[in-house]
Amino acid sequence: MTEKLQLSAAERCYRILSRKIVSLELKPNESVGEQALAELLGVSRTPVREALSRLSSEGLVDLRARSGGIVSPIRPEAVRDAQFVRENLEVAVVAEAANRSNQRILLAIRQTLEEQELAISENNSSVFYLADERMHYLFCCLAGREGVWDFIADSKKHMDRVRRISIQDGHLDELLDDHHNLVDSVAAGKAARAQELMRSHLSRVLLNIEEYAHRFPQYFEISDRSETTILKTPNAHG
Amino acid sequence: MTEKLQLSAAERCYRILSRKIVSLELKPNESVGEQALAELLGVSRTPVREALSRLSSEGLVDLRARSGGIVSPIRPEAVRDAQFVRENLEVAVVAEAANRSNQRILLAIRQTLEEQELAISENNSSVFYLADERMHYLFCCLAGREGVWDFIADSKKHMDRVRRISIQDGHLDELLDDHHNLVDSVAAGKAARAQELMRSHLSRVLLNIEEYAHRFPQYFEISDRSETTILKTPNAHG
DNA sequence: TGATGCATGTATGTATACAAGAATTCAAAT
DNA sequence: ATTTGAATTCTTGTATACATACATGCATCA
Repeated sequence: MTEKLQLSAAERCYRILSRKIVSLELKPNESVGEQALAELLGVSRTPVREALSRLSSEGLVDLRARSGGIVSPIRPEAVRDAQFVRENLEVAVVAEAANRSNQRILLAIRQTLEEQELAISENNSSVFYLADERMHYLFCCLAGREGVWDFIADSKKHMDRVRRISIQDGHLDELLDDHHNLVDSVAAGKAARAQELMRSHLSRVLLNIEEYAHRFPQYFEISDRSETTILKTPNAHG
Repeated sequence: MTEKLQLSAAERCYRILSRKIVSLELKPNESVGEQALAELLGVSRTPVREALSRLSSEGLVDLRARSGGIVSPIRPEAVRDAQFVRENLEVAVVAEAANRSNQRILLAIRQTLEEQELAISENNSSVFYLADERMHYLFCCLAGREGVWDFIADSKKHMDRVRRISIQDGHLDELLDDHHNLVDSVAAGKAARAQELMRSHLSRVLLNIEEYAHRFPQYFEISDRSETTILKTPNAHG
């Protein structure tokens, strides 16, 4: 009954900023100042600061001491690591999920598939995104590893922006196809097949990252001026 | 060149408190107040608050609104999930590590083994703990997945207190034995064997958790009822 | 003309003041 | 004596003030 009706301003700031960042509303490399955000969100600097601190510890914001912060640029390296984490966790989860059978959860999963189809027909990537996320969460529940989802969600944050670009790119039908096969394998108890499908499914994000890095360089590299290819110093003399 | 010579008070607070918690210096269920910690650490409430906020988001501290916080009790459920995460990540990492060969890193790994032996001979569990952690980190480096360590470290936090109890319990020699076999397998490029060893090695923590939960109930359950008749009203209606 | 150093401005980092809610305690009544 | 309730006290949550460090721009010098 007594739900958390009013959550703290700091928590609100965190959620709003987190959503704005992963949805690319706040673009990578965009500077984020405490004062400006405070005015934007209608609170003082204190809760904003708390939110930025948490975002920084998650790698979504880069704070430089006394110099202000920027929305973290997407780093292919970090995405690659997060991908590794998520892939191995979800592959392990789906294997356990396939070895269980809970009709209620399976039904809920199939409902998310319907939501995804509807989202595609309406060309609404946001709805698809939410249903997708819920489906992956339900796999954890089915596996009896609900708590593992928190870790997956953490790693996902590093990839969500790439994923957002990917979904905007219109590969939704391919993803839905993956999902159908995946759910069928899990429901049929084919653990090995489900693992295989999950691995290839999650690899899709990474497959195209190079392409995206070229098409949206401003999200990946500091592109305040033209196309000065900076990159990392090649570590010349070993 | 320009290293971070002075890190912020908030960062200091976070590291100190984090260390105190995982080392059981701050015991589970112990209350943590901002004011008290601020005086203890010689700073104001602000940086302490920032640190507590981060610790809360990591699950090491439970904050209840306007009611103060406590060091999170060890929850077997959470430990089990973290165990699952760490196990799958490290097993995947060690497989890749076994398929690579970097003599410099392998040498560093063997050095940690020597440190561990020394720590055992001196019966210094803290030193053993540090060398152990470094060894696992070096496996990530060897696998070319250095960034994955951050995620493993996150999951580790949920288990480190159990691990600390376990190490105090004096199973160091068994752990070292695991480590030797593990390193040998990796060095020999036997990926499957290394995976097997890593999995059983990491399972040791969980194997004994029930025993520890019984031997140290105050760390696992709210057992502040030493002599006072407080706690939640038993809801015992007639 | 270009570079260096100083001054000023701006944003962060920390401390403190203030408000609101929760827990404890004390008192009174049954 | 137990229970209930109100008040007090302690704690957190937020705002604001102040100090410090970095950045930018201008002036001066080579």
